[in-house]
Amino acid sequence: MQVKAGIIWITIMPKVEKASSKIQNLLLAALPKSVFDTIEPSLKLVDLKLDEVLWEMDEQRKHIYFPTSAMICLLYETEDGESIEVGMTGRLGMVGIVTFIGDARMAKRAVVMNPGQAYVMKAKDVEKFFEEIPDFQGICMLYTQTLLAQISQNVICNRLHSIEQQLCRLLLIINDNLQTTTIHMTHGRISNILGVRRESVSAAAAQLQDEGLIKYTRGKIELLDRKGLLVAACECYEVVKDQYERILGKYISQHDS
Amino acid sequence: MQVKAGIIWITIMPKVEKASSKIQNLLLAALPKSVFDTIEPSLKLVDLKLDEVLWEMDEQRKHIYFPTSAMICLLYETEDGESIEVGMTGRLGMVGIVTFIGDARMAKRAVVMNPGQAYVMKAKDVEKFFEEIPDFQGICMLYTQTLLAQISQNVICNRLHSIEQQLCRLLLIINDNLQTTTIHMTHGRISNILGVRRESVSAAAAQLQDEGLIKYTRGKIELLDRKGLLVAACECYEVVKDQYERILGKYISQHDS
DNA sequence: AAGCGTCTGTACGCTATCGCACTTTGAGCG
DNA sequence: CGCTCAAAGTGCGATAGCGTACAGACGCTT
Repeated sequence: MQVKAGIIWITIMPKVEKASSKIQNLLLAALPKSVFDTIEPSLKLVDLKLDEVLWEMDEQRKHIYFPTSAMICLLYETEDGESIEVGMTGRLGMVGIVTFIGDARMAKRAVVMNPGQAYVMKAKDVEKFFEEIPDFQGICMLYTQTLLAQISQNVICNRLHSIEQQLCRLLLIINDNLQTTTIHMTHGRISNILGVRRESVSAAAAQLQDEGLIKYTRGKIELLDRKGLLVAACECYEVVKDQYERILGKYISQHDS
Repeated sequence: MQVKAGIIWITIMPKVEKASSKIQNLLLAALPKSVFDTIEPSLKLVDLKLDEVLWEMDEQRKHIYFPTSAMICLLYETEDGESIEVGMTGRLGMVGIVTFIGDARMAKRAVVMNPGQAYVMKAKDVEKFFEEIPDFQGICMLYTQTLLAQISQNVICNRLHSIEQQLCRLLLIINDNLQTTTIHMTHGRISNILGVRRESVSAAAAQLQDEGLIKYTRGKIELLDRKGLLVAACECYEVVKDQYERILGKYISQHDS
């Protein structure tokens, strides 16, 4: 059975045999096994270090990344050096969509916010598979839509929600991508992501700790009460998650997500 | 000569004969005349009224729009009814990219913020041309990249810049799309777009009027000093504009832009 | 065990923006 | 010509977040 995704007919369905669930990146795992086997030789698992820059602003993209255990942050910068996260992704997504949707350059940087591993694919291979394998193209395009939804929601979130709400949301997103309740990240680092002062993050974190939702020491945050965090977070978390699941959920087996 | 745009080879170049410059939508005008002639029968010029909703949230898209004199605002809404613009477009762009990049649904509304005309194309035709005409696909994808840049910049802008700066930016964008220095819009309407109080917009507008940059009466804003507005606006305006011109500029004749 | 650098806590004044309430103004219409 | 209602002006207290400065605490290194 074929499913319509935009103009792209893709044949991936929940019942179809999937790429091994050992493939920790959900987009890759969502590909039918035969497709994954085809692209597999072009994938290389690499280690990404904290603060490693996958690309600088306006640089021509040479690779796309499918994180497995790493998390990557898309940062926009202002003229006076402030930078803010506009989107982030880990095992639920991919990095480098402008490689196939546009001219492969964009005014932002992709920075590793949590060290780990990712599958890398060369831009040349991306182009080839994109043309030849509709399933691959389909998953990439659907992910693009979820990214668009994520960034759009960030516009609202930055305008309307408190730092505490945004912090909760951030922790939940990281939790989803890393699948661990221990997050190694300092308040200062978080403040760079949210685009606020370090002290504001400390204050919000202290509040959450008082409420028993998290516990933290120097650069290490322990999530104690996920449900409580969901309540304390703004709706943005759920909105983006729901969109993701509506768009990509049917291609991703339940036990993986 | 062919130009590489992402993975898509498109043959549109500045010297190639363009669709008539009477086509007031720049994306359509950027298409080679032969391509425009092909899709022209599928385009219908319609009037769009103020506050007309092109689609509601999560509704399946039936059409895409290429505005000529209308301006359309992409609105995200919160649970408690607040709505904020995440992107906007007029003769420089198109509305409805999710029709071809995803499953044609998205959690936002497209609302006419300035009455006028637009070319409409049925989703079915969009799909057909998207598959059959690489030039059409290319322009659509490149515009998608500029939209992504615009929305991303809005994330920063909402976090870092003052209401006055954002107001200037908004006026400049509208000016670009409408090609008139008279903007029919009340403070209240602007406040809904920026996601702030009406009083805050009034205060910022009064400030700009004192500085001699604009002049306004009930629901009518006159731009007096475009250069002054550029200085008073945040960098976001120029950043997005530069991206647009870098990505799409070479397909659009100078005298049109 | 001491030292040092990084991370976190605290404090204080400042500003932008909010929320609300109320007034004034002006354009269009009968 | 005056009425009416929406648009814009004004005022004021509340508050979230900023900028800055400094102090304390933890953990790694030597």
